[in-house]
Amino acid sequence: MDEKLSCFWYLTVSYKRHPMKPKLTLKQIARELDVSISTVSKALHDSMEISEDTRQKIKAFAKYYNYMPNNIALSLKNRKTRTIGIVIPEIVHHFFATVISGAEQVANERGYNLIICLSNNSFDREVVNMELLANGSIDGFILSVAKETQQKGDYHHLIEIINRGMPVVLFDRVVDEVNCDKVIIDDKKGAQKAVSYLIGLGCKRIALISTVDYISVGKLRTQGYKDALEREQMKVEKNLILKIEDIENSEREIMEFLKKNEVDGVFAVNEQFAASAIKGLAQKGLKVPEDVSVIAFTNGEISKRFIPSLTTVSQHGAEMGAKAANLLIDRLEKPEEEEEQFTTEIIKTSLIERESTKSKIYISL
Amino acid sequence: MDEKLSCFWYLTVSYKRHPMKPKLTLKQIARELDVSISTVSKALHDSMEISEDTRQKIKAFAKYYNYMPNNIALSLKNRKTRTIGIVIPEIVHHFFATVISGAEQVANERGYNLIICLSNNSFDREVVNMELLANGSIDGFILSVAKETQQKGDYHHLIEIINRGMPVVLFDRVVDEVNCDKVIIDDKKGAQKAVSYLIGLGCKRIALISTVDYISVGKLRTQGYKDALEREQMKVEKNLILKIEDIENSEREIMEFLKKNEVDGVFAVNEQFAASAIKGLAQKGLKVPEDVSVIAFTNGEISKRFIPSLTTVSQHGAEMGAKAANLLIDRLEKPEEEEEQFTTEIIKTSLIERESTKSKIYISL
DNA sequence: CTGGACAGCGAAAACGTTTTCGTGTTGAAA
DNA sequence: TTTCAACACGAAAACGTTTTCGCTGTCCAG
Repeated sequence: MDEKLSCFWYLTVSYKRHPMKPKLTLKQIARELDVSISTVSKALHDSMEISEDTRQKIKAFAKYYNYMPNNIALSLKNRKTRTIGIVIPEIVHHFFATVISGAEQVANERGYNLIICLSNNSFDREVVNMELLANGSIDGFILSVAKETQQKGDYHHLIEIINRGMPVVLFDRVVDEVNCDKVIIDDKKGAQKAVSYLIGLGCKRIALISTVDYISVGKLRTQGYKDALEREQMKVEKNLILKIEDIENSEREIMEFLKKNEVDGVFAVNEQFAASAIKGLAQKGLKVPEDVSVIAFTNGEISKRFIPSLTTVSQHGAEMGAKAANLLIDRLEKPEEEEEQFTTEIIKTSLIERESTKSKIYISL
Repeated sequence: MDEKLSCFWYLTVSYKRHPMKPKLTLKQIARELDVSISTVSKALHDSMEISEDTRQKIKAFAKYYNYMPNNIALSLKNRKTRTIGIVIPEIVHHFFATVISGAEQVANERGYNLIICLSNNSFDREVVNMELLANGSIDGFILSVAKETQQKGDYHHLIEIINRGMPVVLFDRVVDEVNCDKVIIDDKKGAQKAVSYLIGLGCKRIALISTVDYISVGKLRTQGYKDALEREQMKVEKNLILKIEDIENSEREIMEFLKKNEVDGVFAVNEQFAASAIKGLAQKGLKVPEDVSVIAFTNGEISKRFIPSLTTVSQHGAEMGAKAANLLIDRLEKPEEEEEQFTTEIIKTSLIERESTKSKIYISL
């Protein structure tokens, strides 16, 4: 491919057959058309410097051979990659998948690519992966911190990267210690709404099935649960609150929990817990929603298809992803100016009423 | 940042405060230490050309300021990005999420990154996104073709890209017209196993709830269903087969279908359909598994949590993703030699027995 | 002394772009 | 005829690496 290509067909052939990829480059076009590289570049950018003739010739050639500029070279030159890194704890997870989906759509529309990294909830992998990406591969991060990271409370890697000048947008599992743009849902208020709704239905003994407290969202939802109860002058009973560490064994824990406690309402921080709760209740001979009303966070696949379908607090993950992407790209494209002012966007939750909740208050006719 | 940095602390400060990212580069180290760029590069690579003294000095400096080479520059030089592009129809989808998860793990272990693109089942987006990535951003593709693409039967973009020398691995929704490595599950055999299992339980009238035929996997699973019946000399009844186009309205379709037909077994090509089927059966007063046994493809979140939990054909998505990534990376790192021999790996399905199936054959004591 | 071996380092090309700053050739105005 | 702008184009630097090659000096064997 280094000899001068004597005519069109030669290029076509070698272009198609060669096992290696002799991607068409400016240099090759230049050599072929007996002009300089600069001329080719300018012509393809419709520069007025180049005569109409030459421009047409070059553009025709480029089009014919489907020339496309090399992204890596562009990235090096512009010192931007038009790629954003998204780091999440797991991907086999309805909520995170929707977030990615939303972020990808926005990124795509605005001409960016998404490179994903899974931290698998491990601190080390989060650190290593970010360090790797931060070295030129991407222009900015969208991130939800790993469980282990929240547990450790060590956010040096984030702060480091931000200090180096790389924009970061945190979402969902955010941390106060880090100063950057954030997108969250109002977990507290969402939980509050849900529990208030249960109270409104006439529930007197509402169980909370949550995760351990070092997960920020678990903590916040727990707070919302308590707030709702207190607002109605209802007591928060410790034994009506179950905190689950290991999601794998959650079913058994939930079953035992329900065996020991009488409840007429359940608020679960995710679909899985809600499903297990309903199963547990069924074993006790309790029906949902007739005997017990159940609400779950996360409006996922289970909620829609379960029997009964689940009333849920929808987190609008796609919206979060979209918002996060927009925030990041806005900052990337902002012309490097005034004091950075960080914003925290709150995505509203909405209560989606389905079959798992039913009023206990019978209005006499 | 362009003046010579007079001492260490100066660099630290400007390094931390500057809004732009003055990433430490070989050139800066060279200037600072009064050596040439080549010397720095060699020293950091522990080249024997450089004296022990200079090497130590340079390495100390680099370590102190946390020098890391710029990935983009490396990519340009090596003409490899160590990044692989994965294109899937959707991500809010349990199976695809597991595939990504498996691929990411392997990629990570072998030092590669994953850049994701969603085709949203659209032909155009598939083409455009691939075209974009193919221009230097990635070293190879992992892809499951969009629904619309399969419907159209137009695979020029794939063939083009492969001809240009970029390795592609297709998974799940593969196409015969394209010559490359592939990873599939044996949809036909998986379906066959499931239906045979139903037959073994004593089911006489087994319904199939599938997707339209242009989706390769739908077609194959339908084939497996028929094969299983024929093998047992059972008739394939057209009206026991439901093909669903629009997954959004699937529930209604399934309900009506079940109203019209008497069945004692259901084989659904995904969890959602199975769940809807059970709902429909319940409305007819039929219980699962007592009256009807149900098996679904896709061993997802719904199957595990549903009541009754679903007997499923597990597709081992993570394994597929891992295999695909390994195939791709193997090819990328193979030293450019002999005739390319493409392989098609088959990931075995396994039948996971849960509560939605039960034998109808009562063994007399 | 001379010659070569060798150690230690730097210059420069290359990867594929974009962009600035020439430079040579016109045609027309002075 | 000179001068000057406009026009059309090319050379070269830059982005940050790696790597080949060449250069200098030192030391030792002949």
